[in-house]
Parts: sequence; structure tokens; C-alpha cells
Amino acid sequence: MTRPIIVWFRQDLRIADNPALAAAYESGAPVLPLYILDDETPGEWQPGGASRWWLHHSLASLSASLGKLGVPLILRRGKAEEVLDQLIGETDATGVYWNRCYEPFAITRDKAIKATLQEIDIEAKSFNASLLVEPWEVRSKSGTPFKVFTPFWKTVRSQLTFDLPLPAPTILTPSENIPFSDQLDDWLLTPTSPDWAAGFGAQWTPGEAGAVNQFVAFLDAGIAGYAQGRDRPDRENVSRLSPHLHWGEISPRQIVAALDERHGTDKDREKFIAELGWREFSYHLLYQAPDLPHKNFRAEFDTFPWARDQDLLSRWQRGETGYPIVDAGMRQLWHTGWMHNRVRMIVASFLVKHLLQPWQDGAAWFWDTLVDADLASNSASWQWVAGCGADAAPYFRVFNPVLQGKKFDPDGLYVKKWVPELADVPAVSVHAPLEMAVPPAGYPAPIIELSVGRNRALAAYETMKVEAEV
DNA sequence: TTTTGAGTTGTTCGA
DNA sequence: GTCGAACAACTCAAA
Repeated sequence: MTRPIIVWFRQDLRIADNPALAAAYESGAPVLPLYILDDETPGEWQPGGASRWWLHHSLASLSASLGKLGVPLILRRGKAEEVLDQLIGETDATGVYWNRCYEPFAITRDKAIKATLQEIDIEAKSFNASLLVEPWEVRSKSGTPFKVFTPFWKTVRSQLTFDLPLPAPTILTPSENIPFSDQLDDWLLTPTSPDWAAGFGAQWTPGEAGAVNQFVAFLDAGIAGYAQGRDRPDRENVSRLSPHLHWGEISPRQIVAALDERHGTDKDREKFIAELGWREFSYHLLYQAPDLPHKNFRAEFDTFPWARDQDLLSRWQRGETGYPIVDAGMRQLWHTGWMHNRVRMIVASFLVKHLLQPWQDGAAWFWDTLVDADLASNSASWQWVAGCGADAAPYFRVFNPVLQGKKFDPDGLYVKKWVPELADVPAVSVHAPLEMAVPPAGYPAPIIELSVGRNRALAAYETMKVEAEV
């Protein structure tokens, strides 16, 4: 009897360009694909509601793909090290292969597992499947990790070389005894009552095939004009690949390798690749500051006078702030599990600056409601907006939601799509409906006057400065 | 070690 | 209405 190799899937839910799967295949041994639902190890950073919806459908897709190659995906629930130990006992596996994750809890867990496996003579191999460059590989000339994006990206981009993406295996050998698997439906990853994810299916196709289709659609119609159009939530110039990237249904390497002169201008392509660069930079930051999800990257913000208020937070979450572009974004998030990047900046700035709510509260809401919730990107981006992050927006940069709306959604099409109360308002008034002679019925009054919020935020930053001098 | 140049995404004010 | 300057100083990265 030939002993199998376990391929432990995590955030790499694809069969093409999957180094761990390819290595197991090339070994010639039977392949035992495994996914473990481990809600214990991540603690509060276990996948949120929207992410679990995505995970359910992505696992169904992966399971079908592997089934076609001749091997069933084994689903198990529990603490990863215990599940692995159990499964090795059941199957007499000789090795466990996986692709690396970079969340602090995952790094700790995987290191321990690797050490344990090696002690009992089980081969443990890990690979890079998710990043263009691993967080510890990039260093400034003085040997320190980067804290500023531009020099980080110049370094990475100029040295960016990699092997061509790996092809998907065409057939795999199953282990002789197929171990028990949980039923995906029993994991209850999708919501039932209420089914807040009802609209997600119309928007998204989780899984590797859906990721490829989304990428092709972007190459065909979205990337031309990306450099300018990416800021316009009323247009289709963004890739919408973030959830697919988060779950590893497509790799950044596959994306970069596929781009050529047929796809937009040089500028469009470089701008798009630089956005992948921000994803890389976020991982670089999380690796050097494992407490990034909680703690201000810049310590002087520890004295910042946040004014936590559950009512203000709730109204922001529900999209009832009285500022159309903010409310449109929050409602798009709730209904589709996703928000346009420009609008994310606007709603985040509004929560943190105009409403003085702690960035961690906004990050927690995003974590639960985004299908692309990613610990590195989410933490780094919220800190960037709040001003406490690496290379952050300066404190006096307070986004004005009315001006931002007029600039980036000039015809109000985005707002009207998500805020039906404003559907009949003329375009000139859609971002400031309260200025109309007869304001539209049913739309909330502004939660705070902009100049009041702005001045309060600037004053809050002043107090921080004074305390630093004391 | 010291110096130098530079730093995602903006707003407001006043000429 | 348009346009440039002010907003503030600090840290990072490289020479």
C-alpha cells in the first residue's frame, strides 16, 4: 500500500498554480486533499459572516474540481494540529504539504505543526502561493523592513521575477482508503434566517472558475482606463478580484503573468499591478508588526481622544448618516459584501474623523461584512485612513463626503443605485439633498455638520500633539 | 553619521 | 470660476 501525502488547503482554494498540490502530485504518491475549519486558532479573527458565505461556495467549487481529478476533498472541523494528527493516524500519510498563510496566529500555529511533524518523521513542506514576494524577503539597503510604500514598491517591482504559473494537475491518484469527511452543509457557513446574503449570489461566483472569469472580464472591459477610472464607483473599471485573491482562487503571479500590451496602456497596467503592491505592502507591515490589527502602528496615537458612541456607529453601519456617498457605500457593503475602493476611503474617513469613532470599530465591521476581509489589508488600510498607520494620510486630510461624491460620482448614478430614497433627485443635488428647496422624503438628515466634524477632528489631533510635548 | 529628498488617494482660503 | 498656497512637521530611506 502506497502511503499518501496530505495537501492541506487553507487560503489557496485553487488547483492551478498551487505549489503544494503540484509538489504532492510530482512526488507520485497518492494525494489526500484536506480542508480544516479551525475556528479556535484564529480567535476573534476567524472568518466573519460574509467570508463564511464565500468560503462555503469556494469549498464546494474546489471539491468539485478535485473530484474531477479523481480525489475527494476531505473536510474536517477542529483545531488544526489535532485534526492533522488524527488524519495521519487514520491514513498513515508520509507528509503534509501546504501553502503559507501570514496571519500572526497562522505563522505561530504552522511553525509548531511543522516542528511536531518533523519530530515524528512526517515530511512537512510549505510553499509560497499567495504573494509576489514574501514579507521577510524585502529589506531596505540598511536591512530594515520598509515603512513607506514607494521605496518598498520600487524595490519589489524592479526585482520582480518569478517562474511561470504552474499548470493544474490533470489527474491525481487517490489514497487507497478514503477517510471520513464532514458534509459541507453541516458546517452551516451560509446564513438562513435572516438570509442577509441573498443578494451575494447575483454579484459573485466564488471558486477558481469564477475567479478566472472575473479576471478575463476585467481584462476585456475594465483595465483600459483603469488608471483614471478606478476612482469612479459609477464605472466598471475595477477588477473585483479582492475576494478571489483573499481565498487564493487566483494568484497574484497568475495575474501579473497574464498582463500584456493588449490590456490597456502601460500606465493602466502599472497602476493595477501597484494595487497588488499595496496588498504585498500590507502583508509586509503585518509581518513586522503582528499587533497591527489592534494597536496603532504609530504609538503617539495611543492618546488620541476617540469618542466611542454606539449609536453613531450603528447609523454608519446601516448607511443612515445623511451623506449620500457614505450611505451608498455602507449599503452596497451590506447587500453585496463588497465596496468600491474609493468609497471605502470616504466612509472610513467619515467614521474616524467626522464621527471620531475608533478605527478598530470600523475595521471590525468590515471584517464581518466584507467577502474580501483580509487581516493584513483591512488592518493596514484602516490605520492608513486614521493617520496612525504606516505612510499614513496626514491628519489634516479630512475627506469631505459631498465634494468626494461630486468629484467621483458626478451624475449620482452610484448613489442612486444604493440609496433609493434619492432616485428621483436631480444629479446636481444628489450629493447634498438637504440643500434642495424641498428635500426628498424618507432620507435622513445629516448625522453631523461637516465643518463641526472636521474642526473637532483637527482639534483632537491637536491634543495629541500637545500631549506629546508634555 | 549626517544630510537630503521625498512622502497614494485632500480641503480650504484668498487672490 | 480658477488657481496656487497653506495646512505641519516628521520619519523614512538612501547617499
